[in-house]
Amino acid sequence: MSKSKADKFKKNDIFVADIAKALSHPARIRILDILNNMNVCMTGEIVDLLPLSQSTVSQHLKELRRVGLIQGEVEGPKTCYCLDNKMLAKVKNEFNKLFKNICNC
Amino acid sequence: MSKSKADKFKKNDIFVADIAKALSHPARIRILDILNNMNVCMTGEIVDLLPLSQSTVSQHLKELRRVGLIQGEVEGPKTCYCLDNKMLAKVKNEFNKLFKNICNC
DNA sequence: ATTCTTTATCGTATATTTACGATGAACGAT
DNA sequence: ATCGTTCATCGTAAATATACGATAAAGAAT
Repeated sequence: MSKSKADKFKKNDIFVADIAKALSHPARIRILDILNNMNVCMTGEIVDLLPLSQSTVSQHLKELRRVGLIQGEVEGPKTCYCLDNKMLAKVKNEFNKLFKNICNC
Repeated sequence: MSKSKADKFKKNDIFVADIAKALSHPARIRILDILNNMNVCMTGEIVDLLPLSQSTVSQHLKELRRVGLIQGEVEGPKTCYCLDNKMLAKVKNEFNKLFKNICNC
């Protein structure tokens, strides 16, 4: 037998899976797209563009923040969100590697 | 107001999110990597390489099959799995587009 | 024919995700 | 100081995901 069952998963696999989890809801894909188009956005603007309640959208924003794909900055009573390009570059690179490895085409 | 809350999400966003969901567990990332390295694989071989029970691995394989990333072919009492390169090409392309759009780097 | 091997599925328990309304904290405006 | 706005968080319900052992089906081997 090649490996013990007790082995944990590889750190990089866990990272990729975690990012994928953050991308695993259409609302969050949409939010990334919105932030890309608008450059920066208040929470309320994003809420207006999504078919979800304010609290639900806030949760989705939290998930994207958790993995570092977006940043939120408090501006008075509002919060201003934007993409984190450094993290996006890293993620882009990881997914490129994944598909480059896996897909021979 | 720009859009009705009743709007559904875009078909493409749903597709990308669904693929991301399939990629959102390290075991499934690992399985894709294993299939890439071994070219084809019986279920049992994959089970031996993962720190999970046979039934759990079978579930993960089912999820990857659900979205079409892998194919399973019954060979007698065994099942032979391999990557679906056509689907991988499509997915690779979609994720490339996503990050190309989003990430200006 | 019976037994062994392989693997999907069932049953089930637990954890996580998703959704919403209500609340509270922070700030601006009056 | 009070009121309105904005948004994160809390509480909670329902759905989905994850994990395992047990079982069943399908074939191979004896």
